[in-house]
Amino acid sequence: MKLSNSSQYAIRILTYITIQNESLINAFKLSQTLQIPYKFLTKIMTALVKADLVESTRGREGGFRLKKEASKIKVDDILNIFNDNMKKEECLLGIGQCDTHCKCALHDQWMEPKLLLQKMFRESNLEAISKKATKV
Amino acid sequence: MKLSNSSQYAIRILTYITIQNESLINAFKLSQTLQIPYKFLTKIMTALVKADLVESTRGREGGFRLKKEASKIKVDDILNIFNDNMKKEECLLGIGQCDTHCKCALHDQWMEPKLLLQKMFRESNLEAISKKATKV
DNA sequence: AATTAATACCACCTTTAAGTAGTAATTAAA
DNA sequence: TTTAATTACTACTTAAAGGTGGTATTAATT
Repeated sequence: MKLSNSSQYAIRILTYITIQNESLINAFKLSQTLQIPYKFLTKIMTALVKADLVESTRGREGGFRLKKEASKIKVDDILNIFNDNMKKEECLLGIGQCDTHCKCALHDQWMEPKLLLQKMFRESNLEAISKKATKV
Repeated sequence: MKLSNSSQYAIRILTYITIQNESLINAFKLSQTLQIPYKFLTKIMTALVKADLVESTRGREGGFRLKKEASKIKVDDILNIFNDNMKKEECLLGIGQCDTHCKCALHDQWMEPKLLLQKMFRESNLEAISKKATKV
């Protein structure tokens, strides 16, 4: 029951970029301050650029910035990139579809926390969460 | 955000054993009815036996049965075996300890679903959940 | 006593996530 | 125009999860 390293890193990266609010931040700086292996970080940045959450400037003095307003980027958008989000009807025990008519042993108990998690991921945006963080 | 295959399988296996309530069920039967690869299932059974949730009888006519009352086996006990449970202060974003004084960007939003999940895992027992299941 | 049907054990193979290495392409500054 | 600093791309390596194979051990049945 946890997020993948890629998702964790990506959320931290985007939070930090939001907080800094500089015109451009480069990969070396991000890697240093967030303590994420440089080469792995650049791989994640490429994914964020491809997903249109971030835009990059190449060459000397280049770097990264958000491509949309921070308030428009949801945590769910980030998780989607790494296939780490909560799928609608997916069964917690991995037995195909799970609904009121065909319930796995944990279906009932799972409903409430699952809905809260979905809500959390879909409604939390970068602007809001970056204000709350006291560490990145 | 999901359980490991081992945890999923283990919960299903134990639920099925609880529902059947036979004196002994063997690995072949479990593998067939639950559609779990035989060799992988036997590996999981060994873990369940070592964790004292299940006891085995070897030799011809042998098999498995619960070692305690179903009401005494919590979902959390099962997840613990496969290191798949929710650790107390573990940060959702993987930045060490997370508490009210040192908060990651998702700390506040994570508290409520996290508590519900912990409650669900700690309070759900095999007897209760096996009654609710309409599939295994 | 031999056979058969079961679990236990150990080592291996496969797939996916995580992380690393090197080089090409780009652009600002010297 | 050269150099330095940056992202982009491709391929590889490592670690962990998921899964398989073969044999030893056990115990009831024949």
